[in-house]
Amino acid sequence: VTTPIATPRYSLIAQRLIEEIAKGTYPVGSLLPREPDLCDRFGVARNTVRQAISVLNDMGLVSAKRGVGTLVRAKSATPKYVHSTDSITSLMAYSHETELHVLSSREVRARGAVCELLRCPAGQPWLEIQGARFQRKGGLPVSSSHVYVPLLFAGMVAHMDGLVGPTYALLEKHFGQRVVEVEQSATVGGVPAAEAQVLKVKAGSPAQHVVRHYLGEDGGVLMASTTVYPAGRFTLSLTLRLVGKHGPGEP
Amino acid sequence: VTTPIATPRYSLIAQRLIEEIAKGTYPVGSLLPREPDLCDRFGVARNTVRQAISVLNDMGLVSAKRGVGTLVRAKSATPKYVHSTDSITSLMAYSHETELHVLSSREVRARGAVCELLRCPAGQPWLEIQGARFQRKGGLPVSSSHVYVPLLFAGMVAHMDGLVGPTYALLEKHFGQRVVEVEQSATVGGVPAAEAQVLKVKAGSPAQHVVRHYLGEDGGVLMASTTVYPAGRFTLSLTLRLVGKHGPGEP
DNA sequence: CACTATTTGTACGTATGTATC
DNA sequence: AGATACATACGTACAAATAGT
Repeated sequence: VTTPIATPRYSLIAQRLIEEIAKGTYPVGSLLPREPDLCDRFGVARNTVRQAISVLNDMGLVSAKRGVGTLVRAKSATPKYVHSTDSITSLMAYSHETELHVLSSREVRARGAVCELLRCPAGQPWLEIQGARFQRKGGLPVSSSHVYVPLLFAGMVAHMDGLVGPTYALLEKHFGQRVVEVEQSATVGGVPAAEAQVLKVKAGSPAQHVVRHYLGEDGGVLMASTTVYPAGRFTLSLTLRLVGKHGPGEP
Repeated sequence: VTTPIATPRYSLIAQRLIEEIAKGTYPVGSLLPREPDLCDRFGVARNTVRQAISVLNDMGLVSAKRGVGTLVRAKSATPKYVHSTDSITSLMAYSHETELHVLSSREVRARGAVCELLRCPAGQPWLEIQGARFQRKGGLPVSSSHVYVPLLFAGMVAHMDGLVGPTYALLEKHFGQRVVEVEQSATVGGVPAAEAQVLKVKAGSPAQHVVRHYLGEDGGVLMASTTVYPAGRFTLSLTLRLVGKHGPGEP
């Protein structure tokens, strides 16, 4: 016996509240009516009202605080695009297929451009590691990088040579440092003379210059790197997906 | 009655279930015990068990289906990195600060490379729009693009000239087409002769080549574009943030 | 500072609806 | 048709955080 589709009451209430927030009935920064009041208004149990509010909460429209009330935080749901893979690895195409070779490492004191890169005061000591990534042993290198880590993590070097996979993972594995944010910016430029030999291209030939910052919980720079990818050996690819109702999917 | 414990019971239960799923007690693809059974096991009301399961559901570990059970979908929470801004605009630095000038548009039938770009069978008709983006009127162009849209959306052209902001937004605004996914890939190459004049650089000088696909709900290509950014006029930047506990934030 | 009122959070218990097998 | 299992909804009670008296 089929009954006409009935949308749940909490869903209807949620919808209604969303509209009213959008309309400005409950402006951003104000409080929603108390839960018991909403119960009275909609003629439902408190549980149901709470379920509705939970929907708004998940959308980021409101946030409730015990003893205070339910604060309206946004006028409408801001769509978010999500990087669909489960790690930052795929930021760099092939990064999981390439092997890192450490060429050299040395202690440096930040100054000038390095200072700016590492976002630290001049004179601070860091470990600079130069390396190259190869797709196959003996093949042409895909990239040449300079990686900077605080001296505290100098032990990383021991695990870096021959590494397959992203460098930042070592921070978590060996030092328990969680990378919470990654900033990446890419520009086009010529291959610097210093890298030309390693990459086996002519100095000045076109290349992708990528700078990455790996930030920790407190926003501090856990690691930074500058990488040069000669033309033709690398594609910077990315897929973003709009998050909405996450479909149940098919088992 | 309730005991004065620091962490809520549903949270403890959730934690426990997460561990057991990770440990393999409940393998991926199997069903969690029935809710009443979990109630018995943990000695709590069904409501509480449901709250715990809801936590796992939000993490994407399980998905419940009425009449069936609660399916285990993943062994552990896969960390997701989220593009922190609310629109794809910021994929292209400055894109909201630049103005689009339409240079020409014409109907084309896909073949060869275009066919591959648009992921359609040969012979299918599309509208090809050539344009350039300027940061300020009279200044040097930042980029030169070829945008492809299905003939159905040919009306877009009318709204494109002088457009400030992302092109894909027009699809939603005028045709109700929601862009659900964006793929972007960037490589380094020389400026094609055809674009050199528009961009006012020498043909063959280094440039960023960016290909973008804008996909709809059904995965179909709603729009595609190829863009050339001469060196020095553009930075491809991106910030990804690990999503975890979504902090309440300060009002 | 202690106390109290307010407001959301947690938890219990029960009943009924609805999709699936 | 019937059993199963999750979904929705009602009602109650107490805990905990907050803000003010």
